[in-house]
Amino acid sequence: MGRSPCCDKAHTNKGAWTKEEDQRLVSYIQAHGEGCWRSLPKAAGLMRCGKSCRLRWINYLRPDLKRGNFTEKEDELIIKLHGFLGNKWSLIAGRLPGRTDNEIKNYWNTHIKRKLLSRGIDPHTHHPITAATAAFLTAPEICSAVPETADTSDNKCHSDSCSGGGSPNYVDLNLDLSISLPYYSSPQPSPYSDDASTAVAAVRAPEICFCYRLGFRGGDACVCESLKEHLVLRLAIRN
DNA sequence: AATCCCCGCAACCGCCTCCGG
DNA sequence: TCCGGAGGCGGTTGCGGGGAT
Repeated sequence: MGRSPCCDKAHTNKGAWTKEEDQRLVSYIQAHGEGCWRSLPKAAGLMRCGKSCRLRWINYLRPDLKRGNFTEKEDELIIKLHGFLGNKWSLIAGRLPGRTDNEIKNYWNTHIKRKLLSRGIDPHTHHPITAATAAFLTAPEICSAVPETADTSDNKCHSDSCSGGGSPNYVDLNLDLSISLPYYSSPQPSPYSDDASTAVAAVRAPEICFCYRLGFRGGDACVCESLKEHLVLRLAIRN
């Protein structure tokens, strides 16, 4: 037993959309608005999956889409927002009018990553690439195999599939997952100044105390008030 | 002129979250 | 409170166009 498919795959078109399909979708949405995507294809006379219709509309047919190259200003805003939000493309797209999450994701992967690397910045962490990081990133293979024996004392990989043949197992990498409040030893200039600050400010209200989300009650152990200036402590939810 | 290769983008897939019954 | 349906999201794939050889 499993999840029921979102559509009958045997009777749906796949691949590139034709002009006629686009026209059908546009005229249907203009007449009826965005509604139930699952029933839309049938109602619009399209042999498409509802998800496919939604994607086509959002990423390509929507009238408010901005077409054309990204501006330098948009580039910088994306970089700043990515540093703050990570791969939350839909949130980033929400701050760039006329741009879609898919478009930004593609643009990130094809242009901005390269741009940051050329600046010597790690596109994942947004920190300068150190020699060690560079060596790590450029390593031809990184062994991800789980050691077959419990003996990890020598910090070597014993997997046959590992071509490293006992190469160092990157023992310096701490892969423990933890959640903690960000901490600055001294006030720092916000990296989200200028455009990004206005963008972030725009998504600030209503604010949610992160301590509360972690289970504290009534402000117990909550330090948000005293650290109000630290933007990253307070997460905001878009409406 | 033909072929190959790389890059960019549109679209798909599968998982997650939300919401209503 | 649980469950299932629907929408949403991020990662990945594959095709087409354009440049290089």
